[in-house]
Amino acid sequence: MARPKAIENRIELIIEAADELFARYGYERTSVEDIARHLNIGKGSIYLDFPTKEEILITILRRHAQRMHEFMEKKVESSSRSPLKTLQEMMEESVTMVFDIVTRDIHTPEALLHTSIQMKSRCSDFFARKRALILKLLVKAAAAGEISKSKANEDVALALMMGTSALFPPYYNNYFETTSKITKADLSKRATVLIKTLISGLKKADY
Amino acid sequence: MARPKAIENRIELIIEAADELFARYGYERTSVEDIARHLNIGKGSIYLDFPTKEEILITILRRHAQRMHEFMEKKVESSSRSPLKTLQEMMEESVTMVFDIVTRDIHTPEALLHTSIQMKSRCSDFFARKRALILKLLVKAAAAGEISKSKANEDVALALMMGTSALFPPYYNNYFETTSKITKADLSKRATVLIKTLISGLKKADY
DNA sequence: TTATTGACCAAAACCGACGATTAGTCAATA
DNA sequence: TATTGACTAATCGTCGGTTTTGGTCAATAA
Repeated sequence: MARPKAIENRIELIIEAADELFARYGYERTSVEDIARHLNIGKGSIYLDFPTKEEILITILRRHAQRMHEFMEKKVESSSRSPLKTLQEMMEESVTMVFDIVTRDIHTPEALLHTSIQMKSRCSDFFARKRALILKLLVKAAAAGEISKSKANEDVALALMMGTSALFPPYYNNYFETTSKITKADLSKRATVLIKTLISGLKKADY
Repeated sequence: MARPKAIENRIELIIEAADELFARYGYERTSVEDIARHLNIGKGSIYLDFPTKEEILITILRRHAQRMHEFMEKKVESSSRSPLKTLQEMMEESVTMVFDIVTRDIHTPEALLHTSIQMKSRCSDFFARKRALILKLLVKAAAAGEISKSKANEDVALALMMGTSALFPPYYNNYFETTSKITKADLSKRATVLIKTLISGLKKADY
């Protein structure tokens, strides 16, 4: 007689517990045993579902990225405004959204997705999908006659992401003389001016 | 009878020697005594001219920044093209210029100005002056009727610097899925698309 | 028979003391 | 009075010993 599973949705429980503990104590400072203890299961059980500790984190991050992307996608789908206006809104919104996530609690796994270079590269399709979303809006805008067709391509989408990358963590300072942390109001204002200029630049006739 | 100075232009000599040694061995790995030995003077003499070792480095960096700025300024002054076109050229050129400096030899003090966050903030007026130069061209462009007057201001100048900051070291990747180092050709291409979009965005009517 | 466990292992992290290096000082010297 | 180099205090890197912890697997429980 086969032994029945004691815990049904163990994977989910592990992710949930890890998410909470990582957020509270940080990834490095919570051990796999901590997670197991928190769930009253053996440490070995965790390794039945995840090959490594890091994989737990990656899974959490991917889910967060997925949620964030779905949110943006839904927003884009449901928008009745002009494609270009929607693009502008989407870009501005993602700036403040990420800022909020990062400033709320830097230790949270969600914040890690935006602050850790390594995690970024492990979840790199997050950027690829964002770029795809931008491209989609560019194509729409071209179809609507808002921009020239020649601008609805990968290169322009990438340029938009590069151009706005200074608006995301780690908020690298290649342009400003202060070292102090940027405030939300300030970031928001800068984002508006920059994104407007970029969007406006798309509208022009072909170069 | 006062003792006559043994070395006339000691400050210059120290800067010269430090520049060479820093470039060869790196700032950390060359001691003040190395510099003194290289010039056959006592270590104490160096502290007659410079309060700290770091101040020697800062002096070198400031000079480099000064040279670089003068080069840009001259270029801008002598350009007979339209102010906006000149701005575009200047921005594109500074991208490749910095790339060359950084890739030639990462240990060189000149490279440090562009790669070390700390050094950047110590030479922060480098960025302020670049921004001033951009603003100057914006004002010119407005006077020439190329852009609206309302866009010839500090905020727009800052937006341009933020928008292009991804084109400078440390080449932070908030937009791309590869982790590999960027090539000059690729950087150059990305710079062109991005800067053209930004410049084009300025031309548009008021937002 | 199979899901689960926790003792076990090796490797990495941590610690703290010791020794070496070096930025910066200052009384002695030219 | 310009210059020096021995001196000091603090930092840095090293190294052994100790602890922690990610990951394994034979034993156990159902």
